[in-house]
Amino acid sequence: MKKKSPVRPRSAVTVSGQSLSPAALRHVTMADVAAKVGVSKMTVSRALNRSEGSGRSATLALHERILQACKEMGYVVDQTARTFSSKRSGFVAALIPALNNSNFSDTVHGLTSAVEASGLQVLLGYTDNDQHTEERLLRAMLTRRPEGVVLTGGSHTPAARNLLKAAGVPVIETWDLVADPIEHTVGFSNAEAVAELVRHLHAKGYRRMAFFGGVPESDARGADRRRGFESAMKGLCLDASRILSVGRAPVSMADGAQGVAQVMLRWPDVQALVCVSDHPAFGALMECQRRGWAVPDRLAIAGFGGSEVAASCHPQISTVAVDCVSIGRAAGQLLLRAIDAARQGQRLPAETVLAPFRVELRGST
Amino acid sequence: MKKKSPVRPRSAVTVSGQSLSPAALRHVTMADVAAKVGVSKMTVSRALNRSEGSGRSATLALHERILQACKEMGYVVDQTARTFSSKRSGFVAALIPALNNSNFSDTVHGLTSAVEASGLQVLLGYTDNDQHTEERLLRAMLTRRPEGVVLTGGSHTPAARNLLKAAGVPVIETWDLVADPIEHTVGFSNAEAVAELVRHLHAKGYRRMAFFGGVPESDARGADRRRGFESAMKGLCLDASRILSVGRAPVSMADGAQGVAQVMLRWPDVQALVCVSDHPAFGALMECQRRGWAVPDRLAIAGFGGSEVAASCHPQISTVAVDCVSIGRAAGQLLLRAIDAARQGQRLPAETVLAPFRVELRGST
DNA sequence: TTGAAAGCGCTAACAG
DNA sequence: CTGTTAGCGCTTTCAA
Repeated sequence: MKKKSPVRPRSAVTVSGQSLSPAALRHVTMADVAAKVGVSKMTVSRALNRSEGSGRSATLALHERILQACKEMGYVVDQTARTFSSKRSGFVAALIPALNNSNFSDTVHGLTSAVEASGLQVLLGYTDNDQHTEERLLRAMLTRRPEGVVLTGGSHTPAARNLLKAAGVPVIETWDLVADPIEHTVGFSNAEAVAELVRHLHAKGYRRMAFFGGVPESDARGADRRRGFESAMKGLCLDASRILSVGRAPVSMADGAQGVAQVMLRWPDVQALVCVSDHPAFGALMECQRRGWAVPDRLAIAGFGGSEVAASCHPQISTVAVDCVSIGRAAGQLLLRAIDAARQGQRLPAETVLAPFRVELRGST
Repeated sequence: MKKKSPVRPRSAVTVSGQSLSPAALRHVTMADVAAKVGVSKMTVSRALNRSEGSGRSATLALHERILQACKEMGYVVDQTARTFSSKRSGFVAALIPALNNSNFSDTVHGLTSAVEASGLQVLLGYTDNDQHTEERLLRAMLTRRPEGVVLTGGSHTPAARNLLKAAGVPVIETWDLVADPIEHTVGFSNAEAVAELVRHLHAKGYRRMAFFGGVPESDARGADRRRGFESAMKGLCLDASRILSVGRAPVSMADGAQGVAQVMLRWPDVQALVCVSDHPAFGALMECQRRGWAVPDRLAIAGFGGSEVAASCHPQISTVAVDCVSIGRAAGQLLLRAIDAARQGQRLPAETVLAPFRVELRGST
């Protein structure tokens, strides 16, 4: 039976007094702190993990000394070791289509703010609107054993669904009301939102309307919105066939500029153009200004998302405002409850949280 | 001396055939795979980590069988355990001011694309333009033992600098040419870029120019740009005092709209407005359209960043185009070399990589 | 090329 | 409240 010495041997390669390898240099460990203070590792561990109000003043003083020593020695807990030992990674994995889309990054903000108080870190990935990239990322993230997963939308490869099932952690799909959810959902009906927008436009007198978006195969959410356009138009006994699909998601401002030109060419009498999101709506608006088509008199334009640019441009663009941050926050709160349940060996029944949206009619219509 | 049985006992709590705790359910481990194939854990480990071209066909066949078994059993390596054992987290920490700023998220794209081939994952955090948030995040991220750190800009708390020093991993500051860099730098002189823009405007005949940005204390990068404006104006023997600072970074479109109104009020004869970034420049442009101030005839407007909106609006906004993606890519490549050196116990001498920028004069000037 | 043993830094579980 | 013991799942090291 061998005995470990309380202090690990240090073995940094040293040449003429200079450490060759600061990167490989051992970090200060809990054992070092324990040795210095003259207690066991466990006492240090407890001092670090102790929540606020505690009992005896002698204990408090000791914990104070320990924390002081940690600071002096530059000790930083090794979350890897902690994870390994406790089976809690402290990670929440989140996947969004793109970083530079403020809708989704706002959702990440909401998610982060909701979970950080519980000491959870968000491990973020972006899929570039591609299911296979999503699957690849998911595979990579799951090796980090996240305690929960937040996805955007409901379109995933079968393999991705299997991975999630096998991971056995709570899963939340956001932004869409998924038909066949993996587990929990926080979102709204994109179809219904566009339908409501169309009905508002109808009430304002618009009749000949067109829809512009990306090709449906590349963008499930955009396809939902398009369906909403179609069903609302049909419901109003209007021509629902004026639909132009160009390019892959995310549909850009430049796409919108091109799109409006094509729409006007194909359907010269169109009165209103509903765009799949604010970016192409803005591009369309600018193209109209370039060509001297008065907005909204010659053509009305509407977008989706409630982005900054839609509110800042002139005229302001009518849109469907979505509270992106609250989607993330709601997902975070739901996830916290699910993780809490999981830690106690329970499983939270699947929930669906409805996120609000609001049609905002502005100068462009 | 005790012997471990090769197969761990499973201990999921089970009630009437239903696992109560799928989240707590043990994952398939390497030992399980090894037992199934009838080899040792090490052989499985080697099969998983083996790079392409290998020797004997018998070995290759065995490795094939092992990989097959992994797939069948749904085995996923536990990166936590791997990190713990190998001292390589496979993480690169990256901190940017905000997610929803396409400049910085593009840089993250570049960084990710550069490092992912080496199996490194980017652990991303956003600081909300706040040094203390940065320090807090850094502290949290360092518990994950990243193999390298990429920061935005050169303004950090002293404590943050100490943390980085103590971490002993390569550090890269991006976007700015930092005066006193922590280690490596990938960026450009924001001051020089704005100065060049000003000189271009001067060549076009503009003389009475103003600068609009956030308050300098909240935004080191903006302050650099402002300095560039001042020095260029002085160099051209022009009045460099027309500077309006409003609000904290990030300066918004709405700030720009307000700003241009104030500028026109204070200096009614101003000919050109240089904005700290494209967002306020766009807001200013729209405000001018709202008020009927012709751009560029009554007032010319320029931005900074080369964003999509500056190129899509009408008139297009003159700007300083920055190749944000290549900043990230260059940082990633540099980091790979530094990490490689660190793994071999070496330390890469501090490097500075200059990122290119280009003044783009467009319709707004 | 393969296997056996040891241990990374921490926390769970139990004993004092 | 504190300490001791025993791993977590993998890779490193060394021996076969």
